Amino acid sequence: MSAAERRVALARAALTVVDRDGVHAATTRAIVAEAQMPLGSFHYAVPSRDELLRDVVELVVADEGDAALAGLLGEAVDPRDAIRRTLTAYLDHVRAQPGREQAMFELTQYALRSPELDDLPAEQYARYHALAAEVLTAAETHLGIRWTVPVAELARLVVTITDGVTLAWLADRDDAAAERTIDLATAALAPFAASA
Amino acid sequence: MSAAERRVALARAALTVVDRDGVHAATTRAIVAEAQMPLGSFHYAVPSRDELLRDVVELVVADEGDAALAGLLGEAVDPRDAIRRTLTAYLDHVRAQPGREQAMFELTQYALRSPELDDLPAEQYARYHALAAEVLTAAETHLGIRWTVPVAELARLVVTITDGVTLAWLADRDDAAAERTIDLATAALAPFAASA
DNA sequence: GCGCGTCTGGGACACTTGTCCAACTTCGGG
DNA sequence: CCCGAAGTTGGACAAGTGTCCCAGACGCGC
Repeated sequence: MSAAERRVALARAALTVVDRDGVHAATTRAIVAEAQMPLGSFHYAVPSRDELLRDVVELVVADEGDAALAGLLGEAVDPRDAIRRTLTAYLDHVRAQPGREQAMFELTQYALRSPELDDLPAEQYARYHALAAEVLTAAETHLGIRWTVPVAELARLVVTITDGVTLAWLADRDDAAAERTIDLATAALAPFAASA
Repeated sequence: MSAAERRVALARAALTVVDRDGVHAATTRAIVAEAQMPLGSFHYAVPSRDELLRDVVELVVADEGDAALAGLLGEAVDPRDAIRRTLTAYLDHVRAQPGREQAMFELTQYALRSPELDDLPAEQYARYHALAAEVLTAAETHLGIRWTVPVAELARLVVTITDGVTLAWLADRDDAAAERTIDLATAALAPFAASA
């Protein structure tokens, strides 16, 4: 097994640990235990723990992107329906993997505090915003509408809402309240769609 | 100095440390150093570190409440203006004390991972939602309007938006983008206000 | 003055952490 | 066959952690 293979295996194991027990529990020993490797392998495959966490963040962002794009089901023709379905699909994703979603936030904030990783969050959110913009643009052609405000700005608002909904749900696990918030957000966003 | 006084002093010192260096840096030694106490005083004043963090969370929530209510300036008569002013006031608060705001998120997520504190976040967010509802209701009488959707639901959406805006700004520190998001959110929320 | 409960604080304990190292195995090309 | 590079691994280290303890100081009612 090459050093490069070990590195990606360790990153995956680290994500599993962070998902299950949080960032503060992702010690080198916990990670190698999850990957079923001896401790010595760690610093042979990766220079430092922070370096590995950088890989983990990129792993999370990639996964998040897949989930977001997968939620785009073209069943709805009504823009209102499309918005609600997409937001609900995201909420379902959060409820299915709460640890993963929390890990995302923990990693972002850990990175912000670490001098060697504090450039990551900006990149991470740029990726999210670009992703949301992509989905919104796809929705334009797909639904035969156009957004009456710049897609980039709307994308940021959408990410704002998904982040906020996720945070509140993680805190109180109130499914019904989260769904009502999504309904309300849908009603608030729908007016930005005009028929092309 | 009584044990109770020591405890609140330690909570304040802990918040200072979390604000400056993050939750993971808030060790017992760092906290007593900030409070200028000997290490032995710590476990005389408070049973455990987690117990103190519980105090810190309540401290943060209280501070947050003061900030939210302080932002409610009755200059605007237009509901649209009132919404934008309030959201902008919150953003200003975040920009003035970014560490404090990040500490809030870090504490919430730390609490979620800790078996002895995992009841805190629900309470914390219930307080936020109640606070937002309070502000919204005050706005009704103050502006002579009424909200066309239940205040409790609108309150949750408002907290969702402030949380989301804060997270994104902490990540990329893009002032202009955050303000555009607030403008857009204002446009999205304004239609929920009807003249009473 | 005295005794006792409250407070003080320095030191220690057991444990975990990230990182490193030196010895060991494996294996492909000359 | 052999040798050197790549891979492997158990153990060690220094630093840092939460928590505890005990000898002492203080202050106040009797």
